Amino acid sequence: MNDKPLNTNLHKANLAKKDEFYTQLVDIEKELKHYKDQFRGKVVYCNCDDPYESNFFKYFAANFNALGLKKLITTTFDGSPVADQQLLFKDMEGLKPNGKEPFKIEIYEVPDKNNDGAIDLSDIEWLLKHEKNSSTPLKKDGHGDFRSDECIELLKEADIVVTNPPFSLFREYVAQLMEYNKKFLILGDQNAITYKEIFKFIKENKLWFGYDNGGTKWFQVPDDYDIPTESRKKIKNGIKYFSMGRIMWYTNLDTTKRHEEFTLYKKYSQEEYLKYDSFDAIEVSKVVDIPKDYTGLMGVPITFLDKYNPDQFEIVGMSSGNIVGEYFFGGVHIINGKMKYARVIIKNKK
DNA sequence: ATGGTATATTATCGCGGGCG
DNA sequence: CGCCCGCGATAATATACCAT
Repeated sequence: MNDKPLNTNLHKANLAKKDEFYTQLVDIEKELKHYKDQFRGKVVYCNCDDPYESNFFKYFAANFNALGLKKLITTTFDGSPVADQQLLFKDMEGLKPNGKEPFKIEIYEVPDKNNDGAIDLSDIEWLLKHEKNSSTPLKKDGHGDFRSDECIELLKEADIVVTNPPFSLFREYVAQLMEYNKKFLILGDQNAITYKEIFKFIKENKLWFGYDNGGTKWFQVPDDYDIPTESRKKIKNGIKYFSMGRIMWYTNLDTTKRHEEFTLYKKYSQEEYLKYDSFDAIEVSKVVDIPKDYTGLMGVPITFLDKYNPDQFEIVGMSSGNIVGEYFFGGVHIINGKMKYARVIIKNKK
C-alpha cells in the first residue's frame, strides 16, 4: 500500500485542505424536492459532513418525518474549520462528544418535543442532548474518513448516500458507492465526467445526473480560504462564500428528467456540421444544435449529459485529450488539425 | 436597444511524477 | 537529468438572458 513517495501524501494532504466546502441549504432543497417519494422508509447516510455545520444534516433532520426516513446517519471528518456563527445550534454545550475528534450521529426518530406541532432544529437539539446514544465518537485513527472501517460499516447499513464529497477523492468515493451497491445523490465537478473511471459508469447507465446542474452555486468556505478571483467571492453576515460553476448532481436515483425527450430542432446539413479529420462523426459544438435527423455518430459537449435520455440517445464513448481506454477513443475530436474540447460521442436511437 | 449578469463552452498553464 | 503527460473545488471567453 505504502509504495508511493512521501511527497505524494504531502501533496494529497495539501489538496485535502481545500475540500472544506459547505453546500448551501437552498441548493440542497432545490435538488432534493424532486426525490421525496424515494426516501420513504430509507436509511440515509451523510458522510464527509460535520453534522453541526452541515446543511445536509440540517435538511434531513428537519425533514425526517416529512420524508418518512427510517434512520439518519452522519459522520464527521477530523476537526472542523468553520467559524462558530455557522453552527446549527446556538448552545453547543454538551453536544460535541470530544471537541475535535471525529464522531457520528444516528437518529431513529424525531419527536416533537417542544410540542409546537412542527419539527425543527430545536427538536433535534433536544434529542441530541437527551438521547445519549445518538452522538458517539469514532475511532481517532480512522479520522471519520469514508474509507475507514467504521464508516464502511455505516455505509453498509445505508440505503441512500447524500453528500458533497471531497472532489480530490471523487473517483475513490464513487468507486466505493458502486462497490457497495448504494443509491446516492452527490455533488461533483462537471469535469469529473471526463475521468475514465467515472465516464465508464455513465456510459454503462449506472450513473447519471440530477436536476439542478450547472449554473453558479455558492459554497461556504473557512475564513482563511484564499479566493483569488474577486467575482467569485462574497461575504454575507460575516460568512465567506466561494462560487463555482460546473457543479453537478451525480446520482443513480431515478429522475423524471432522464425519461423526457430532449427536443431537437436543427436539420443536418453537410455545410453546417463538419466531420472530424480521422473519425467518422460530426462535430456538434452546442448541445442545442444536435441535429434531429442525423443517424451517424456525433461529438457533443459533455454538458449534453445533463439532457441525456437513454431511450433517445446511445452513448458510444468519449474523446478527451489523447486518452485511450475503455470507451475512450483517443484524440479523435480533431477538425482541420485542431483538437476540440472533450466530446461525448453519441448516436440518436430513433 | 442595451448593459449587466448568468450560463455554456472552451482553453491554459504550472507542477509533480514517470520514464528513458 | 530532461522531457512529456495528465490534471485541476481552474480560468477565461462566448453566448443567452433579462430587466430597464
